[in-house]
Amino acid sequence: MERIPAYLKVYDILKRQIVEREYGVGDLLPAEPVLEKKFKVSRTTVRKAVDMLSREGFVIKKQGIGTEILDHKTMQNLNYVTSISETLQKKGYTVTTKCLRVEVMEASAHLASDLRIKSGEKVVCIQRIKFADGKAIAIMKNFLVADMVEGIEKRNEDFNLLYRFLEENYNISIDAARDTITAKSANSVEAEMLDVPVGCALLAMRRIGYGQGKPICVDVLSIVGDRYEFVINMNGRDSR
Amino acid sequence: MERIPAYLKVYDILKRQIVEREYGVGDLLPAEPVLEKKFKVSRTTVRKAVDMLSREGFVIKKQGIGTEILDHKTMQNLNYVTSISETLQKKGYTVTTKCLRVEVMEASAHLASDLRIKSGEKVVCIQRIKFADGKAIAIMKNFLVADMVEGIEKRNEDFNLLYRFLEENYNISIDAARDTITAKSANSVEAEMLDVPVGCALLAMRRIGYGQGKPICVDVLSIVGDRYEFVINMNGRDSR
DNA sequence: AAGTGGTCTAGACCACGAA
DNA sequence: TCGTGGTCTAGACCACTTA
Repeated sequence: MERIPAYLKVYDILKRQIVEREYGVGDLLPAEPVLEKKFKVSRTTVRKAVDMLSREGFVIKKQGIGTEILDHKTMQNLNYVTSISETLQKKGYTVTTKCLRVEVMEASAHLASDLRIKSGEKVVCIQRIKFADGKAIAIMKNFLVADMVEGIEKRNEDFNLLYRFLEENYNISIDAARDTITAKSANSVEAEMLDVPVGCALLAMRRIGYGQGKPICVDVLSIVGDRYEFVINMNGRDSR
Repeated sequence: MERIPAYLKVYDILKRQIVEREYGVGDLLPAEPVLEKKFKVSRTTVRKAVDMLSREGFVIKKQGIGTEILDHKTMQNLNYVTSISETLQKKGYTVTTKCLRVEVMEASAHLASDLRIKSGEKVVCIQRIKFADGKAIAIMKNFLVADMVEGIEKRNEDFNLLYRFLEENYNISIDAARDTITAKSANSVEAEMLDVPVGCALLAMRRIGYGQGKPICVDVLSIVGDRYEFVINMNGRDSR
């Protein structure tokens, strides 16, 4: 028998009701005392469930008025860490990967600083090209601390979903990330690899991936501008 | 006398202690019962404060072990909604704005759909150029529903910080946003306005800003790639 | 077995908004 | 004034980790 906390049951039921439009946009959720009785739980439990919905943008709480249902279709998911491939897959593309090479090398100063290791320590570099429906989308280089992924360079894989591969094979999970995104023009090497003209506008992304507060990987991507776009959802205005 | 909730006091004190390194990275925060006595509050209050720290990436809670301090320098702020200008200011640049024009126009189909109004309804378009330390950084167009900002076109302002202007003058606050970012090459008009060569790589951003779950504005930006970069912080891996 | 965080209760009083 | 969400308490039991 699976043990499911009461607040999660309440959360799931309310969320389903909102998603399936059993409450209309702009309507008020039943008041907290009503939900207490309906679900036979305490106020604390109701509030925890509603707080979760609120943080995820399904409802907004208004003191003195009630809890209003928002239009979840426009304000879906917050910013969870996902890879480009996962994003493309969710959009319905067929994503394939060609792994060009996997090699062990010494970390440059910049890389070492981001990974918080010493300059010159061993890192594994995985270089790949990502395709969506057969068209080249991005050149990817992933740098991992060699100690954490021992033997990965001997695997003969395409690493189609690298994050999932790391979770399943090395019990490493990336639960936070910092992306830095800018634009640049394609040089001749990139142009050839991505099958675009030289000078074509590319998105250049550098991601530092963290697991439990420690840097795990650095990803460097060059993405074809007119074949991909980042969608970023933000919640809350910096108040402090 | 300002009324400050107990959980916020606890949160502020713990956060300051972590930021000022009174606890070292990797150390454990005092256990919940200890904090209860120290701050003379109930466990619920302690937990609310620690939960906030946890959501913001300052600590990680480990059942059976304790609450570990993370390195906040690497995982600073989450994704709060901020404008380009605010970001540049925080980096120490002197940000100036030249307002080219403010005009009332009819919404295109795409714009109307994003703002959830009818195609052809009146919108206000504010077009500006943003400079950092005197160098052109971005061309910005902001579209607002005309009804919400009556008379804004008659103001003779540069709207240096538009979001703050809206908060102070129209009591409109943008508390959530969806950004779509891609790359493109500068056309001749953009090149001249931004003082870059034609074909130069630009970041193209389209933002829909929301207040209380309803779309408030659409911002369209063209940003010089090598003069600006987006930094995006993400927390949590999409589990559902 | 002891200590940690995770869940939950029943009840209290406060602050805000509408009638 | 009344109903709403906001804050807070004291105490209980559970689940996980370490020793």
